[in-house]
Amino acid sequence: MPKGQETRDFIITKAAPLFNEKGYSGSSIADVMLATGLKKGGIYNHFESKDELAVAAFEHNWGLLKARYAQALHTAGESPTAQLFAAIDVHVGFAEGEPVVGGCPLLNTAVESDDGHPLLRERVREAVDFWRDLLRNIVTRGIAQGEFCIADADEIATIIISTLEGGVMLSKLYHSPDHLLRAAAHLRTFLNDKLLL
Amino acid sequence: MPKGQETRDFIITKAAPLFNEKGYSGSSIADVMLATGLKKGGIYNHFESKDELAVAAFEHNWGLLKARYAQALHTAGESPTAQLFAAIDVHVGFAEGEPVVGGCPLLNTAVESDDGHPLLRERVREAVDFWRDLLRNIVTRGIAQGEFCIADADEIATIIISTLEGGVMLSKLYHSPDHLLRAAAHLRTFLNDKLLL
Amino acid sequence: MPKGQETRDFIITKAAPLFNEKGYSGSSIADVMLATGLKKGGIYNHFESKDELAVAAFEHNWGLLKARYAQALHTAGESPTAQLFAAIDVHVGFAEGEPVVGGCPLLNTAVESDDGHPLLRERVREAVDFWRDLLRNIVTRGIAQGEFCIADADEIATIIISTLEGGVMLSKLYHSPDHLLRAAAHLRTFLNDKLLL
Amino acid sequence: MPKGQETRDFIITKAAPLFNEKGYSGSSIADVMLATGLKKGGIYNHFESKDELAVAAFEHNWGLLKARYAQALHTAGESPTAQLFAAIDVHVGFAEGEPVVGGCPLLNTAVESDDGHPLLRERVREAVDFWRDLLRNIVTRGIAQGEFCIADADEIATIIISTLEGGVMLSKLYHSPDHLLRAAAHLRTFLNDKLLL
DNA sequence: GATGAATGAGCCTTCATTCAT
DNA sequence: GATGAATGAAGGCTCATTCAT
Repeated sequence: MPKGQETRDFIITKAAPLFNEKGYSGSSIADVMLATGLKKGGIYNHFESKDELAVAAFEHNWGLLKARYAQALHTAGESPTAQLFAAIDVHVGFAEGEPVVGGCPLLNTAVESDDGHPLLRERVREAVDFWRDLLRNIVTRGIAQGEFCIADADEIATIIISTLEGGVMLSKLYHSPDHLLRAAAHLRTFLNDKLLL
Repeated sequence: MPKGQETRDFIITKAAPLFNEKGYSGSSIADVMLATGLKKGGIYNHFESKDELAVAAFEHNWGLLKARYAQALHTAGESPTAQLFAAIDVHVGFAEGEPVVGGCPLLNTAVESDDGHPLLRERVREAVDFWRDLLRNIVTRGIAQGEFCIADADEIATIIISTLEGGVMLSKLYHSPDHLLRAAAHLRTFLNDKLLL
Repeated sequence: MPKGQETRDFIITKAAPLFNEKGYSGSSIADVMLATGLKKGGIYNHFESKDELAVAAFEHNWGLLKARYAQALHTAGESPTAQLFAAIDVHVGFAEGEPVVGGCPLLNTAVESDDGHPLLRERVREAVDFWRDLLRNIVTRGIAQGEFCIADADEIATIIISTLEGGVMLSKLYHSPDHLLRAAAHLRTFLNDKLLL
Repeated sequence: MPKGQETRDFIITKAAPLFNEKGYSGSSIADVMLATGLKKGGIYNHFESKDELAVAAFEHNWGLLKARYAQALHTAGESPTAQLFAAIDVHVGFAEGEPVVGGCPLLNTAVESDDGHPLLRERVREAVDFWRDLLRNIVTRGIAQGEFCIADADEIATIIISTLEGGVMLSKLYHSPDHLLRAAAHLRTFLNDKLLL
């Protein structure tokens, strides 16, 4: 791997949690300089603009989350039930700063970008689309395999995502994992009652 | 008669949706100047700092939401069941920019402030505390009056708030009320199944 | 005395030490508001501009100093020797914040105004002219009355003023009366040796 | 080669007389922009704050003065008497804008900073300490070498500094070197009479 | 005579960005 | 590929001043 790519990745690695914690408007290139030890020119060598860096940082954070999902699904094995529960557990990590400090990048970036940053908003949308697809597919497969009863997979995805993200918001606000844990527990009960056969 | 108070209120009225849409860091005093037609000094005559204005704007938005809750509860009458459903319906309005454009100020402000703006965060916390109290009280009263079965009122509040706020996030992200409507529908079913006798 | 004049005097009384301590550029109308409890309009009712107020404040401080001189000379009686020594003693008071906090207004205002505030500079010059006159007159009278030997009265005045003002500067800088006391002692010895018969 | 250092020095060179003439409060970054031809950012690339620039400017002015002292002492040779008289002569230059326009930076900065700018005040104090040391050392050496009679060296330093600085104030106020020249002449006579054997 | 409200210019400082080296 | 130096615009805030009430 060429040196340039390495530096670029290094910058992203440092900028990603920063943007996740302080937001796009709240983070400055000076913050990134501090976090990386690089000078302005060094950063602009790898990114054309703060926007490009912000997008890359978001993609990095989202990549970390996606990796957790992949790993969770893999560990869960073939069972849609196990997979669905594993997927929920991944999100609970945000209460402990995992896999990235500052809470869920989807929530953070969605809330900041939905009224004025189309570029970032588009990326968040793609990420949430991916997440919804992932959940929908598990549900659809669960139904097909006779593990789940008939249900609207998209609706289930909405419910899971809504409940988890709202739970993240509360847990971050109160600096306590309790709310997120309750939200996850609620989801498990809900799925047990309404989806599992 | 107090012209000063009128101007102060006028500024707040204009700044409140602005801050709700663009966030604290994303909004500048220049934006407020544009929105109000006042000059910098005219604004600083009424607010000591951007912080003070931001807090006032948040309180204004939260006041609008609180008023909706009061009205909804009043319209719902005495029944805890009716009140709980009415409370949920209030939040659905955010999908249509009601009672303030830019989505739920609690969600927006919580997400922006939880990693670095203690002043605002404190205010959001107080507001969410109020909301949780309101929901808890309805649940507690429902149990006492024999309308609800035994349940952890605080847990119910967490579930309702999480689901709604996550739904607002999704609906804002997709510019569509669907997700929020689904989240609300889910809550109604959940409450019917698990809380109502 | 009309109410207006009273208020004007009150403002001056409060502004005078403020300007003496913080200087013309370093003091703001807001400072004067704070010191007086009046609002902007209340101050501008009595002074057309900050300049006018600054001049009035300087004149007030200078008036306090002049009064000390008058009193000292009066107490000293007719003897030019006693008068000269009394005049020196007056200035020593500045080490203790007397008759105005912030040091000698002549020194302060001269140093700030000599490179850019002609209005104030003119006033300081008049004040120092007065002081020089006072000293010269004592010397001249002392010579005429045979108490002093022949000397250049203007030169004597320059030496006294220079030494005292430099002493004030040092004592203010070191927050200690020592330097000013030494300067005054030096002047007394000098006069005893060189002027007194 | 270090362009940055050059620019920094250039800024200081231009800002130093400006601050000496108009004072810290009386000088603005805009003034420095005008004096240097640089833009705001260009200045802030080299100084973290106006304070830092002000301190640098003071140190520059003080450096010029110190250099004059060094040169004067060197030219004067070994004799304490010659050195003492040379040191006095250095200060007389301020009447002609030498080595820096705007008068003595020690006097100017002391008078402005003693009631509210601790950072600058500290620097002035160090500078005056240096000057006092220099004078004290000459006196002490003069006594040791039998050129001077027994005397309190610190007292002599106070008298010399007070008289010169007061003289500078008067000469600046009257835009005439006369007062400072008289003050210096007085010092020479005083030293001849009281110190020299 | 005093206030409160408004202004326009200015304050110090930071912003994202560019580019010669 | 990284730096250091520069910029123009914008940041939040304070200034002295005016004037209707």
